[in-house]
Amino acid sequence: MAFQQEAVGKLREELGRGYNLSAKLLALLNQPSHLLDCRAQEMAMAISQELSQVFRASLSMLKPGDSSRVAEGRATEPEAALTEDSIGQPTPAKDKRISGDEVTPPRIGKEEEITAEPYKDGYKWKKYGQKNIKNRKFARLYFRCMHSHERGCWAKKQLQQEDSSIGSPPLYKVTYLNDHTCHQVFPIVNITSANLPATSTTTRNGAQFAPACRHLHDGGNGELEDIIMTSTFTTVIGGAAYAAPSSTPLPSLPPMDESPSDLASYEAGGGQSPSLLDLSLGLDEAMMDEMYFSCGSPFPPVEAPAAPWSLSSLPPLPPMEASSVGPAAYMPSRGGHSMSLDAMTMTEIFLWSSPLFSPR
DNA sequence: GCTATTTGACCGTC
DNA sequence: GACGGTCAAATAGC
Repeated sequence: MAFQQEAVGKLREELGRGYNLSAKLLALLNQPSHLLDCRAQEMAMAISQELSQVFRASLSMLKPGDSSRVAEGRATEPEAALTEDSIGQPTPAKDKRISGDEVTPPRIGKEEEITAEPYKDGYKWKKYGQKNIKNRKFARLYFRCMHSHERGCWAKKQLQQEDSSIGSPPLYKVTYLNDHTCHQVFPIVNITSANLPATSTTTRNGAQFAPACRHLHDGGNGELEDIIMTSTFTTVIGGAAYAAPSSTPLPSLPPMDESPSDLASYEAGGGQSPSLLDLSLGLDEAMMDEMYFSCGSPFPPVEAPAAPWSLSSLPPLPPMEASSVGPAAYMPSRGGHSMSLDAMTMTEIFLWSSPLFSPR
């Protein structure tokens, strides 16, 4: 029990970091468009990238069976290692054959699946080896991410055709090692209700997605899981349960400049619970209670300063204590230069600015 | 000529 | 020493 509390504490810490970053990003994006020069855009991208790392690290902490990583503190994903409080810390180098500045990250995030289409996972892979395995009819193929060198992405994949799959269709056991760290900046795309499709699909993670997202994924970018990740954590941070049942079409998102009342009506229309956290993370009841207590509304709304401004001039953020203010207090209020950070705002921000949705 | 793939050799682990 | 994973030179394809 104390272990779980510690785990939740670590998760809160990570989410709090994301909260602070979101405030900076929000302030940046709140500038008049003519003030958004290249430097500001680069800054926004940098913040956005770090936010994506926060979310990934947080998600990895929430993966069932990975509680040990939670207890150890920040997830040990390579991309999570490049955070401000980890700079300067030694990076484990296990592979002695790699010399110079290159190091090998710890083996993490091993994931297996059986599929008939092992090459359609949304990423570009480069084959670097093939090996005949004892007692196997088919050779095992070894792939690494196409961007392993230029972007230092350590994602790998092993492909093993099942012995029992002789004939049609052949089945392959795909083993993924390490997470992709090769996300890059994506051209700004405003995803609105107009291009959200009416039906959903299921990923290998079991989460529900819409085809409009899937086409991005199948296009070789792997954004699909990023989108659901973003949705999940905007839900957590915003304190609103923004998730539709698997059989329910995705509702329309209100436009950026529309009244926030649309969100309330949307939620009243059945889009509330169970949240994605409930559906996909498999946390036990006590953990979920703790999560909702901690994350349901732990963060007061973020107020962006009026432009012009600089990151260093941002006002200090309020303390991250559990607030008695309910989710209703996080409804959007977008008048003038001040607006609240709510789930919808976060979703909109990340849908068009996050490097999570970038081609590789 | 450039890039991607193949494949034998090498290395670490058990 | 067997085995699995990786490297890197050779080869193929464009």
